[in-house]
Amino acid sequence: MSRQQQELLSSAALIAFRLNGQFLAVAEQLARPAGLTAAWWQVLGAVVGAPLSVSDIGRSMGISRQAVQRTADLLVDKGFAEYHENPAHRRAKLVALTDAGRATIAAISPQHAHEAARLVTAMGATELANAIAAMTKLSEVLDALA
Amino acid sequence: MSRQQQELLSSAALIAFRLNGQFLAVAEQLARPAGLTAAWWQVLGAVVGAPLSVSDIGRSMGISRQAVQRTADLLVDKGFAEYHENPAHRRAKLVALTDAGRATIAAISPQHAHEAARLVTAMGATELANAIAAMTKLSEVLDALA
DNA sequence: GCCCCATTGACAACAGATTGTCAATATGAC
DNA sequence: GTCATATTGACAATCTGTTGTCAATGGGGC
Repeated sequence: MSRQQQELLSSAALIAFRLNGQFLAVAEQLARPAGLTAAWWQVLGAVVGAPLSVSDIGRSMGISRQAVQRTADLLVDKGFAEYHENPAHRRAKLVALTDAGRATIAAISPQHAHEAARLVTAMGATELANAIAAMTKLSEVLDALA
Repeated sequence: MSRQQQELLSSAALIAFRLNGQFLAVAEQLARPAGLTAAWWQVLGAVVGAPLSVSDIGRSMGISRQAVQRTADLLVDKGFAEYHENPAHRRAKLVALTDAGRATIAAISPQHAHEAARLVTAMGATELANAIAAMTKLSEVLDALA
């Protein structure tokens, strides 16, 4: 019994690691022509809707604020983003897109749409949505266990 | 339409990244008391059944052979694994568990079983198995698209 | 108003993974 | 058998993420 449960946990972890690598590769391939890396795109994408602090971005993506901080500093350095004053917190400046950043995100969009269409065609929109729901549920359960 | 498809791809990628981090944290926590890291445990676990070459391990886990190589060298250095001659290929030595490696894997087993039981209890064996199946399907589709 | 505590940014050390390159070693076509 | 090709290990550079520590900031209990 516990042997089978161990296998479930191990299988889930291994397939999660593999999916991570695969999506990373897809993102890398989409972002590169625009001069971004996958990590840069991810952080820029997080502030498309509204500026967020570095810590907010980290929390929303489940990664450490330090990792986001380094990427954000690079993005500001490259001109894709800029820090805005945060009325709610003097230290926690807000990461906001520059026009260049917005244009870069927009430049990726066609290929992003194309790749998304390929995935949906190959897997089916419903099955893909179900997979995302299952993964989200799993993530929530793991969060509750931690 | 393509906007929604883009959202599907982005959501799938983001939740995959998050699951990666969560399972990594679980593995890290399980492996640490035994003196292993998550990556070491993963490589050791890959050769529990039979010795494999570094490249084989990389392929089976979907990561680069160089990453496995460094971990394998460390494992051999620490005494958890050893290189065996490979009759089929003089350069591609086989990574095999030492007794110490086998004992270490065994030492993690109780906690591994306990954590697995917690996950199964919280999510349900069927739903977990379904999630794994959905993720596996997604991974296969991504593989076919690449 | 003051102090304790959590959050935040800055900095540093380190782990894990990738890419690229080169030489050594199979493998297969001929 | 020979040669082109693919696989493999070794080495190096780089990227992304982690943890840990410290000081600055903000918020809540008193």
